Amino acid sequence: MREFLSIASALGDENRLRMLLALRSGELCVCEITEFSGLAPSTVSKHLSILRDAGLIDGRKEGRWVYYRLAGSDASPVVLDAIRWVQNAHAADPRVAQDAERIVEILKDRKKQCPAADDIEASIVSDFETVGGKQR
Amino acid sequence: MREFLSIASALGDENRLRMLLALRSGELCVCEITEFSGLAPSTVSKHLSILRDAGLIDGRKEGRWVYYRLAGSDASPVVLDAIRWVQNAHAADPRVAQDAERIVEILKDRKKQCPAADDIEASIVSDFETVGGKQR
DNA sequence: TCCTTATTTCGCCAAATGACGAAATATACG
DNA sequence: CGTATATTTCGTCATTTGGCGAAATAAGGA
Repeated sequence: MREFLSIASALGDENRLRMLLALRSGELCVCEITEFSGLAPSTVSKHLSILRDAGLIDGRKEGRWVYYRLAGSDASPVVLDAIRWVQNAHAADPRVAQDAERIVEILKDRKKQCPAADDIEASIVSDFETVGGKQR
Repeated sequence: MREFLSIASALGDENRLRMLLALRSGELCVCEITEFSGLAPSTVSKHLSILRDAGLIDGRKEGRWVYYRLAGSDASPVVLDAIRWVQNAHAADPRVAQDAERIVEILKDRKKQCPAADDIEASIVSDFETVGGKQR
């Protein structure tokens, strides 16, 4: 029940939910999530911490940069079911579609701030437009 | 997104979650939920209101008594998915199993307080032990 | 009609939460 | 080593939330 409650609580905040959905496009750097959300860096850090503690996202550090991604298939069933629920619930949400477009723009400016690799960018944009296609 | 957030928020409180799970045994009267939860009647009422506004439960009034039950199959897909998630996540939770036993005790005292019908009682206990059986 | 009972609404309070800026920590570079 | 940068942690503040008791509302019975 503890796990469930922390997940549900984590999902109950709009900014956190939008960050989580933004990660569908693939791994994002904190600086990108910060730009996307428009919140203060400290606030973003705290939100990401909540998502991470709930098991919904994983982080990895590369130098000064921290990248976060959605929990993988090794996550608990409760987490995987939650992510599935989030995605299904927002399959046709115009706000989320709008957010998705904004992520594309932010990713175009990659390498201006964090050292994301070229192949990661190509992979992310490619995967993302596939998902986007399904939405439209 | 509004709908999703209200559901997730509703599910993020332990007392509300336990009330929701208690309704798996079938329709319950507010007086029974109040007894089960151990909270003040006004608090119970507020929690139930949140669950109802999120679409997770439906209520019906019969004289002085109000009965609540889990949302039915006419509920939105987001709600149905959420209820499925709740149930799957707690399939093997000892605390929830304990709660389930307590509900049985409370239902045995039915008719001491609210005018639930005999056939409803038989149906509820019967359904509930079936569910309980799957848990054990 | 008055009294009782069940539930909801309201008002208050303490705790929790989301937002921000400042400070701390970690990493990279000249 | 000093400076710059990215992120996290801490402290503060305003708002929200969960809990309670009192008041209000609705229904039933004598």
